Amino acid sequence: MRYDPEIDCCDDIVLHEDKLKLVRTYMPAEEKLYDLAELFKVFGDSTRIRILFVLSMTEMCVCDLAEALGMTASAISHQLRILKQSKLVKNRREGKTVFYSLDDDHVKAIIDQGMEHVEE
Amino acid sequence: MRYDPEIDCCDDIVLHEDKLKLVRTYMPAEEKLYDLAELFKVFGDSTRIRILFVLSMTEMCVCDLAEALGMTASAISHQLRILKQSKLVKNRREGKTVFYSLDDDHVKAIIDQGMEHVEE
DNA sequence: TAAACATTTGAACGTTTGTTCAAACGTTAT
DNA sequence: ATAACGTTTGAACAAACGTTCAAATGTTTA
Repeated sequence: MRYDPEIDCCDDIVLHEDKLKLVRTYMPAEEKLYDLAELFKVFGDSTRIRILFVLSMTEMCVCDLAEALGMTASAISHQLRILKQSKLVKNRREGKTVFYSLDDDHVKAIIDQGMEHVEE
Repeated sequence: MRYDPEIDCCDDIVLHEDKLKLVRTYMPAEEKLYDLAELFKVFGDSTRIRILFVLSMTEMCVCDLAEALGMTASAISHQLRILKQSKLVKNRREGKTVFYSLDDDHVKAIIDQGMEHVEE
């Protein structure tokens, strides 16, 4: 009988088959897990995390964010665009100045959850 | 008087100074925010998220994980190493086989928190 | 001891990512 | 209209990343 990795993976067919069936049954849609990874990817950069943390305290304009984080306004603006596309921040214009703030409370909740794990 | 971006950022000195002071006072240590970003970075890849999701249902060996996710055992093993370094998974050996599982309940809590945001 | 299997490892490769720089845009004041 | 300021944008570049492939390691069975 020919070796077929689709069926005979890990030698012992019977033992592991139930686990694979469990996973195939309850695994969320591929696309949903992709979106989830994309969300975490946005949090996975220290510039963006710092921006989000600042905005969890107060709304702030690009220039002050740059000042607070010791970076150029351009670099901050690029990251704010990513955060906005991901619906993590929103903005409002007041004259020349654009103020950014967190889009909703969920954002801080995600940060706090991660912080709990880091602070152990 | 010379222009000094350290002081005169955003023109209106008085208006924004209080916000910068607030941030400087309550901002967590640089290193802590870096660690937080590193944590989220690990969740920010769809292969790793899928591995974590599988392991949230049942412990599983490398070969079955590869089968379940349609990837090579090598690719899975590389990602498991990253997950282990980040203390998100642990493993135990049983003969030739190595079984991986989530390191603690915190991991699933972080995933669930993110999932809530995605499922809106 | 040799063969078979599960897993790990390291180098290589193409891809993605974050910052920089220069230029453009939008708004306000002169 | 022009100048000044805050912000945005696009191209370019180096650094970081994920998968592949081949080879090595560890374990069990013949």
